[in-house]
Amino acid sequence: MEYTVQKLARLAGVSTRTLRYYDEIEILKPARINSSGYRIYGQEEVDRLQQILFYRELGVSLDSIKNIVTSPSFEGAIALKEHREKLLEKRQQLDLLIANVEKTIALTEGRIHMSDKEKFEGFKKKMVEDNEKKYGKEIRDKYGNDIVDKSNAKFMNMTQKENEEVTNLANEVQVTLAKAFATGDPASELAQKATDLHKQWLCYYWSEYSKEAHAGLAQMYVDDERFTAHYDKEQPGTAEFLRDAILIYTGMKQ
Amino acid sequence: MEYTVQKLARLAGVSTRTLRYYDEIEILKPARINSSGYRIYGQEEVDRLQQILFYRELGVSLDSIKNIVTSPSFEGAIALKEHREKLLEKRQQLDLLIANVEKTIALTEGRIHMSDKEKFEGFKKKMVEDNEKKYGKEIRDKYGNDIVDKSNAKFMNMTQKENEEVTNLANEVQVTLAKAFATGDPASELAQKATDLHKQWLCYYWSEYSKEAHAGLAQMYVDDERFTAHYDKEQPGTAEFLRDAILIYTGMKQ
DNA sequence: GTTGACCTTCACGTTGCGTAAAGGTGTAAA
DNA sequence: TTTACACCTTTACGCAACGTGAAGGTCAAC
Repeated sequence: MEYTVQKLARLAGVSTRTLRYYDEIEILKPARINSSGYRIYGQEEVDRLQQILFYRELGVSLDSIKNIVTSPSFEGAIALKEHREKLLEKRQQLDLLIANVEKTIALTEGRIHMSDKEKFEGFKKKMVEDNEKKYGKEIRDKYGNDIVDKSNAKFMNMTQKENEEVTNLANEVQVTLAKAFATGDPASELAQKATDLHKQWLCYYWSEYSKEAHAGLAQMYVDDERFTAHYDKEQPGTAEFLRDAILIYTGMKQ
Repeated sequence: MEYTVQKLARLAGVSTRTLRYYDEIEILKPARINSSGYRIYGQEEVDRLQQILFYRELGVSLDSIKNIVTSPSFEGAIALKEHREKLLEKRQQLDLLIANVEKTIALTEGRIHMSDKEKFEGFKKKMVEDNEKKYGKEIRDKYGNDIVDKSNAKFMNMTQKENEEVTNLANEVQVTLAKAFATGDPASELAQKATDLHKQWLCYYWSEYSKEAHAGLAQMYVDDERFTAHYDKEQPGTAEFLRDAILIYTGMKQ
């Protein structure tokens, strides 16, 4: 049985372009060229194409396939094992990516609600969520679901006026914190004042304030690069400074 | 603070080419061009680049990033969710690929040992392995580990003479099977003779023959495309025909 | 004035084809 | 016999996200 490009292409389920390309890169040459310059493939080429497509499905590059199908089988095995390693690495990276994307979606989701409500800064809602995750159960156990839901509802339904107030307060925190940072001492009076303002600001979002939650948030400022970036925008190190100040403020650090 | 390409590139850990490319595709234009035609970036561009790199790390395409960083945040959220879907799909595919690659490695590994032993056809060892997997425990329970290990060892250490014998037998199977296939009846005398030859051939590899294992192998000939391809090479349908013949031979089908 | 480190704009290479464009071939119907 | 139509050929640009020169201008220091 002999095949022209299109016939072989249909048989194998690939495009004619693909076959010409495989000819070009010398991975699958036709058995012969007829008098009109047509490519003619035979049984051997069919088998070889099947092999090629098999490895292609495994995600092996054509260059590697070339080695596999032209070399003794043990070279093919080595190539395949290398390929497996690559795939496993790829999967690890992918898992990491997915985790990060999901984290970011949570964050962005918050940002949307906020832009509906006249653009708070983007990371606030995540704070509530994280707080809920970390201390939610404890607080719910202590005070019941009602009060906690009301607190979250409060956040979602802030009035315009409250929004202005909270924005001003946030600015005050920033300014005071910047000044305090210049002192270099998170235990300084200024730093503790900044921390107190931060607590007030927080209380706009949290119906229940707890030192533990406050301290937990502080640690998150340092752990999560997106929060860190926000606080370190003007002065690198500010996020860490704020954390230390909060730890002192909450008595978590002497 | 103002930056030239290289300064910004160093700050952000990317190449200058990347920055020029981002300029070209209008995803990050410099704040201004100085009198010598140099690109000058400002704080705003630094922030934007940070954002771009953040999404890039998530594996988002530059085209999508363009939408994300230039559109209101909710569009970014949609893009991110789509991206997450893509990633999840990718992971599924990847898992499938890995499984297949591993299957093939097992197969190829067999082929290596064989080419060391004067080239058996590649799929035989996999048979032993699969048989071991499916019936190994049963056989080991029945006859003890010793005899089974010896059986496998036998396969790995076939003599040259045995190899010739088995190759001839394999040819006989093929020829007889082809003739039998022409009759169209897997219960025909010829088909049953082919099956008997197949059993003899098998016994070169299996120290213990069982009807169940034989029938299991027959099903695998149909289920695994690589085996199917081997038997269907000359006449499509042969693998299935052989399976039916074996099922009848082993009494698994009346 | 001359290094040397910087900057600029082309422009080709990478992977695996898709998609024309421009033209020759083979066969069956009008 | 012409004509239509399906097939074949080569050539070549396009895709993503840059890497890697090449050829040439700029800037500060020695």
